[in-house]
Amino acid sequence: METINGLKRTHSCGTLTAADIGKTVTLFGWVQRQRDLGSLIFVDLRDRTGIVQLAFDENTDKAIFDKAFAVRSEYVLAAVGVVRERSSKNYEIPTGEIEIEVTELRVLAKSETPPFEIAENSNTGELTRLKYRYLDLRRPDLQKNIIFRHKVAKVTRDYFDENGFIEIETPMLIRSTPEGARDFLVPSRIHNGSFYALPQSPQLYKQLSMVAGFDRYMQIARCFRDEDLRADRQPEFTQIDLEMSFVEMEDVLAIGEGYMKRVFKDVMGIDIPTPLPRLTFKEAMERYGSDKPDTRYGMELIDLSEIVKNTEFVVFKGALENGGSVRAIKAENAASILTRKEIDKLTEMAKGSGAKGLAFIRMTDEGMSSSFAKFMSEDEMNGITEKAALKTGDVLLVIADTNNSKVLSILGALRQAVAKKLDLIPEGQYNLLWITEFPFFEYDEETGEWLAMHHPFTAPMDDCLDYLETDKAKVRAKCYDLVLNGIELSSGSIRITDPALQSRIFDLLGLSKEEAYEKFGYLLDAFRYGAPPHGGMGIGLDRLCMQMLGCESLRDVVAYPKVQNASEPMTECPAPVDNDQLGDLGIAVIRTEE
RNA sequence: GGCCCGGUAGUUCAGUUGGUUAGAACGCCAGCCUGUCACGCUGGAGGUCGUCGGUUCGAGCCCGAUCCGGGUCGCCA
Repeated sequence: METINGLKRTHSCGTLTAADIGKTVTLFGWVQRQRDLGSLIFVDLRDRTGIVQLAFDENTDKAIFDKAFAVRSEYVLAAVGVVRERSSKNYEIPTGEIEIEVTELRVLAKSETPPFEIAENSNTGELTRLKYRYLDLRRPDLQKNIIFRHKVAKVTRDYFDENGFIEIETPMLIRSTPEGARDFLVPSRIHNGSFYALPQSPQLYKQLSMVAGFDRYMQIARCFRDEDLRADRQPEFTQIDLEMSFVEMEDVLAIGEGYMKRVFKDVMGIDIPTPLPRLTFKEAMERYGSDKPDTRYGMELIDLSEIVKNTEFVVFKGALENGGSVRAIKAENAASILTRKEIDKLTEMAKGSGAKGLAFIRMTDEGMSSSFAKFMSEDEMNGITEKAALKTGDVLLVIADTNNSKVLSILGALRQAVAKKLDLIPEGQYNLLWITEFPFFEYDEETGEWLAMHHPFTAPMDDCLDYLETDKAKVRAKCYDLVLNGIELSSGSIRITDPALQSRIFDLLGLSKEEAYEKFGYLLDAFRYGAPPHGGMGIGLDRLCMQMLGCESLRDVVAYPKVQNASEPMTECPAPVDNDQLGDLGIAVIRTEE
């Protein structure tokens, strides 16, 4: 191996063009491939800007030629040489018109044969790639994603800076608030038996920063939640966190929209029309069966309750008599794809989401076939056909349940599954929308209690204040989500700053004064000293990048992600620690027997 | 924790009804080759068929358990 001593890079591999012909250049990079033609050797040298060809001729310089002969994939090279025109050009690649006639070659590092080829569009299994993530990250597609993410972060800081926001770092070691998601705990050495928690979000600190008078705060903040993973959920993730004083909901939405417009324009050159569309939570649920609807395709929910209200069909009848509903989605021209077998699969899926069953109508060339027509009157079937405007080739999927919100959410899930199956989702389209007027409370069927749907500092809407105590189901919150292509990108709210209202809310949530003080005393104290009206939001940076790039998984935009069991294959964490370390912390681990 | 899918060479995969020595491509190693760029040609090495157990004369294939990965439901105020 040789040293870099005395060499300075003059150019990057991928940026050289015919305009550089005749220049002497010094390049560093990795060997993509070596092609040995006998007395002629070509080496493709790669850095993060691209690839350039190095040329070696046995008859020009035997010593350098021999060195190039021994070069293997992923060796790290320094090459000094002259840019020259190729005698046979390759117009497939940006640097294909030129090559480097190498006059000095140094092997800065050798490489073992990598476990997979460093190439774009690798189809190597993800686990292998994650185990060697440093090699995976060498691949151009991942490099592109990580650099893209850097650009998003850069634009983010620029935008909020230009709009008067101050970036403040809030602590990573904070007090645990055992509500909502599970906290990651960090044991204290100095206070044995006591624990810090890693923040699920900087929520309380950013509100305190408003009390402190910073007026507009933002932070690209790492957040932690000890819950099970999904393709769009990692235990640690990055949030573009912001909070604004002296504002109402409209002001926060305006800043959020402005940000979206800016980031899409600056990073991708895409114009997002503003103002963004808005749906209330209720509308979103009734039309799409989801509070994060993908509006890139239609297939909106159809309410059949009115049409079948007098039916004798026990399933529909039972649902309607007990306060539920009968609703459907229509898959147009899908009869050939949604066969009985496919519908069986969808039925299983629906059952997985809590459905009791799935009724259907298929309009085939041979006429109508339906799982429930025999229980219905002709009028009722005609009514359904008319209401849903069923044509030949259409398939209607019907869900009935005594629980109306269950009907909606099951159909929402079906709508997505069917759209995917029928390939209805357009690529390269970015549908952003706000969901507003979320319910303030959520009814827990198991305990029969009303719980806060959001954190307890979320303000109720002004027109709901009169029936906070009397009609909880009707209370809506000053709460807003930003949805992009069916993914919840962002969530925010206007906060409660009136101490009287705050204690009223704690009462309603069954939090005694003592409990509330025990948990959030510092915030309540702070609010006694002049809290400006404020509100904010947190935008998922990982999810934003994932959507913008059209990736299937967060793992494609996170440099060092965790896998489904929340471990990291490369470093094999989490891992046990030795007893000395535990002793310092005053911790004993209980090992459960098999 | 539930459900679905997957695990065979370094990588991606094939492997018939359970039947001889488990194959291919790429990669790797060696040789030849002066314009390649997925170079070409010739030859070679490389396998605990995830693991354990069972059925069988015989298991990559069948059965059970288990581990690992992916997706999803629960969960994610």
